[in-house]
Amino acid sequence: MATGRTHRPATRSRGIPEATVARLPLYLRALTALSERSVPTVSSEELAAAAGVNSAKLRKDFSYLGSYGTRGVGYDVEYLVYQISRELGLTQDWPVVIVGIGNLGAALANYGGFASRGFRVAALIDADPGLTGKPVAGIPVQHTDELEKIIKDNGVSIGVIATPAGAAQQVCDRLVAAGVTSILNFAPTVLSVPEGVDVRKVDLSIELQILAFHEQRKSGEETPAGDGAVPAAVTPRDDSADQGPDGDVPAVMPA
Amino acid sequence: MATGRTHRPATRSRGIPEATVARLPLYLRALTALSERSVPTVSSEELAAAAGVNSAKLRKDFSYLGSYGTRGVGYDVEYLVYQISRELGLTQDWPVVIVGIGNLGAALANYGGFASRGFRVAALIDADPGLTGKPVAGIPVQHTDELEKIIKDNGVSIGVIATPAGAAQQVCDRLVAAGVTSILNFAPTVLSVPEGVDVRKVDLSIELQILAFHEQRKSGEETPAGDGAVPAAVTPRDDSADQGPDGDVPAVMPA
DNA sequence: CTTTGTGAACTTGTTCACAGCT
DNA sequence: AGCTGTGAACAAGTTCACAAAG
Repeated sequence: MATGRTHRPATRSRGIPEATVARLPLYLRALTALSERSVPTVSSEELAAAAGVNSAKLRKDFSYLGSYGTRGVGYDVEYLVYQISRELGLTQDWPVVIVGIGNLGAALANYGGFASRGFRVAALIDADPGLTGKPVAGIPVQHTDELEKIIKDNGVSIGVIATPAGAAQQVCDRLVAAGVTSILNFAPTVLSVPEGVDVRKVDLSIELQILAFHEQRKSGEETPAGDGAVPAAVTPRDDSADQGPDGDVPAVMPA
Repeated sequence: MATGRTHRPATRSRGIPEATVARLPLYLRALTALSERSVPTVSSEELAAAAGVNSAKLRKDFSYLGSYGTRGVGYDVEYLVYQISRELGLTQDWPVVIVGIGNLGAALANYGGFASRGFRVAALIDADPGLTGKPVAGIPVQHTDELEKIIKDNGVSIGVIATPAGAAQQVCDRLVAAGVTSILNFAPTVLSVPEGVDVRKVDLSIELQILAFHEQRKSGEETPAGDGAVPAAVTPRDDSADQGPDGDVPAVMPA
């Protein structure tokens, strides 16, 4: 169904690369820390170290924003904080709703980094009537029935989904229908959304699996089944006394 | 201390591309769902749709694992589940410790995706003596003093940090000193680790800021108002694409 | 026929290294 | 002198398009 080509809504305007956009918040955090210590200027080398990237990359990233540094000196901290904030759209207020107030939803509601960066928790929503009215992080939980009204009344355009996987798509559909155009999804599901709606996902189990992959590799170099010959030696190791989730072993491979 | 820089794990053993590794868990999830429905085979087109990627990319990804498909037919679901699991190292048991049992830590402890994929929560650790002994997700919280002993007794190599930002580096140092070599960091801090230790971070506020950036841009570009009919084109799209070598992904933080 | 597997073209991202400003 | 800003070289990732296999 990939009828449409890479119809990236993208950025043809000033075209800041996606990889750069993803690092701006990192720089912003480092700069904010410097700002709080009243450091007036910082060099690309110092700031890069604080943000955990290399200085050439940082300078290249900043070059997409404009020439905000001073040669021989460095960058003005306050000025750069402002420029990056503006670029990220953090100088305006973003009302956000969190749907699904379990442990994770509660953790998100309590997250301090929210308010401090232009994001405001406009409402907490959960399908459990038992939760309705109970305050979490000082905000009373509202019932899912109110979802559409809440979105519209507050002009919410960003929604956070922290529901179980089974409810995620349905919640997503309702959020989108009500006007939400950016979604942060914590449920382990691939969401389908209409064109124009942005979805980012945060998936704990995927992160762990990636770590496991690298961890496995640390314990010994292995030649991954070469090509050509059929790796009859699939050698299923049964060290795992643990029974897998779906626990099943391999079906034999085809021809 | 004197920890070296945090440069790339650099274990680029000329193997599977990092971008591919990051997608394997996604394929695995889709395949598991098919497996539960007893679907015997699947084409790259179908599986790609379920995983939210395009089929050429999926085939290329699988080609790094070997030739596990059958032309004209597709892939054997069970066989592929096994191969990917093995590649990711999920056929073995990974004991994990979670440090910092606030709302987020509790959410992680309760998260089903952990246990269901070869990951076993070996211990919950928190610095608050008031929490010690209290069960969370059926597991009694242990005090930070026991950290080193817990790591060693359980042979833990993966640690999850869900503490406040201020405590993260210290906890990280202790985990590493005790033998942990992979860390999933939820605290909004850049961690310094010695060479050979892998860190992935999940940062909620960074994800929100990236969404805000794109959201801000949407006001400018106007979608050519549909003609009459509602755009039924519910195209699944994927965008989150930021897999840095050091793992720069998203982000979340506790209270 | 159908669908995989893959070289080759293309796009995006990173690093180098140095010209040019202060 | 010191440090930014950036073209050019390099590397990684994605998509195309088609030959080969069943």
